[in-house]
Amino acid sequence: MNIFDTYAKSLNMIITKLGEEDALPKGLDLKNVTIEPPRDASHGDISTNIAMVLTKQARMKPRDIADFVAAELAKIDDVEKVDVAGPGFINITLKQSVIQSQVTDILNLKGKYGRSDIGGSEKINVEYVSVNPTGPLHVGHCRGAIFGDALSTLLEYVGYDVTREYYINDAGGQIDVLARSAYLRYEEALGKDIGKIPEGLYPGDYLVPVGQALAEKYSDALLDKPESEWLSDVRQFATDAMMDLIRADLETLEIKHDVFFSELTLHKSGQIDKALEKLEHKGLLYTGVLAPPKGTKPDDWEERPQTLFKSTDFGDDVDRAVKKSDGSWTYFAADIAYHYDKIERGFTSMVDVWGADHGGYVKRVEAVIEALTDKKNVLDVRLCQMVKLLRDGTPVKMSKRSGAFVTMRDIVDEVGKDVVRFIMLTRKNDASLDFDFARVTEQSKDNPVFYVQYAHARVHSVLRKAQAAFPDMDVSTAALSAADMTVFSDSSELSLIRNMMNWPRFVESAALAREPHRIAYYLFDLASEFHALWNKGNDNLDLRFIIEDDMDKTLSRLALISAVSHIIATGLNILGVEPVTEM
RNA sequence: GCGCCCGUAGCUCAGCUGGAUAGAGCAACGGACUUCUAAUCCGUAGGCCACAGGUUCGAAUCCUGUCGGGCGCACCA
Repeated sequence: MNIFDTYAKSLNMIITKLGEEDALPKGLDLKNVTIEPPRDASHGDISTNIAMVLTKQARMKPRDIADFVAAELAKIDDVEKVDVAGPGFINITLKQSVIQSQVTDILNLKGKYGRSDIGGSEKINVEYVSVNPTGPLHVGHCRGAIFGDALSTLLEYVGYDVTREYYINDAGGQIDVLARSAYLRYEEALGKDIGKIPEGLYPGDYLVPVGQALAEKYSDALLDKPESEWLSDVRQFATDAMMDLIRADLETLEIKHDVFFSELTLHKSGQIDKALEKLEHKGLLYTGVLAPPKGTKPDDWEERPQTLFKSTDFGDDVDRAVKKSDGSWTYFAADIAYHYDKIERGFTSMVDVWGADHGGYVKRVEAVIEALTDKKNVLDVRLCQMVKLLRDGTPVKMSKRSGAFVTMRDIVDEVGKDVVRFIMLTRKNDASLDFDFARVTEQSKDNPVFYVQYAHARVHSVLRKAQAAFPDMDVSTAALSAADMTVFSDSSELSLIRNMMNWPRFVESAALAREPHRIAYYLFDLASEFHALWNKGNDNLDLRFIIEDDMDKTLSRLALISAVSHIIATGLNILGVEPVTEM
């Protein structure tokens, strides 16, 4: 429980009490009340808008409400003083000892400081990556992969029961193309001259070993046979090989999924029929003809009757086809079954992480979810914008056709897992992101990964130095948390502690908003305050962490900066970045 | 033509789901190194939050419209 929640409870009790005393009306709705740190620290430690929010309900002036509430707040032990300011803000200043004692709390909780149970163990499914198994992962996939992974960890941290899932698109036409491409490499492995890879097949070298493996497994048994005899086997073989490749790629970023869900199984098991029956039952399927899209009419447009899902009932622009003209299922039909399956598995909340180029697909899937859950909106689709790769400011040219694209592995090999992960999380997911090789490997403040890592390493450097200076000093967590915290009186120290008091709120809001980048920003800010305090020690020797002739004070300072390092480590762990202790 | 996302300092972006005087970094200028790693810090300067209305005690944030940019727009996946 963080301190702001504590005061939320206190406010609740105060309002009830004032209601009983007839100072305020009874049964006031506190829904829009906020309890947060004021933007300007000179206004105190905790600020609430309660008086302004209640003014209409209570039919009283904000100032009058504020005076009543402030008088009650002032009775709380931890409160130093209460002010009413501006249009009716109530500002609480806590006793300095309360601020100081936060350090003890943080040290006692260590990595658990900031953890919460707002998720209430709700079963949530986070689906991410879900790349077609036709080749290695490239840069574009990177961002969604890292976003989904960090978001999952973040949600776990605040008490959700998270399942990380990958949907394998192993049923479509692109898998036939993959199989044919692999078969060509198979022929090549058996000594046949295959010449140039024909247009429309995958040209990448990564299929060469697949061809060789096929040759090993089947010898020449598939050679010179009609496609119908080998296609199914080669499809399976190549898909498995590609998934191994993709899993290995993900491994380099330390991304692991709990479930790999095959689209093909949906077709085979009859799940699609089952899901669509459900929609049929609700009267949401019909046979109809779609109008051509306005503005950009395709040249080969032809009218044809199709089985359609009435997604317009749920806010979509047009109804969507679930069957192709040849009678087979569309990709969308399988996706309906897939999301139905998630619901059946008991997920009451789901997140799909997609590339922004799939934005046009969002409404129809949301429509499906609403149709299947009676309009409960339990699906949240998060779109990740493009990543622009740069080298010293100039864009890296990529061409899919020639196969000259930068893979995820290339990037990880060049700059390292931690850098890739952190940088990908330094932007909001729906804003595009520049990834400049030169900048992200720089060892300077320009590079946020380095800056945050350095703060963490610096703390550990001091701990090492301190132990050298005081060989008998006990720097265990127990000893640190028992240190005298009343020595913190400088504005920089107190401001640092106040900043740390905000950590639980940040974690919570980042999780609720599903925006892991907020963690990265918080860490940068905390690191910045820490570096500032460090430098204050250059001018004022008394503010140094290690005070040579004063072991007790040194211990207190070590306690303070250890608290900082715990939070940085916790935050980096959520982002999947290793907190280093030495650089 | 329609839908979604975006427009904040010269540049790259935050802004805690409606709060008080809008914040960082880079670039510019001026300062701090016999150091607990200056791999850092401090200060100065820089703004009609694209534009116009609306909602209310209060708007960068919510609603409508306009302008500008990105993505997408029948059976592909």
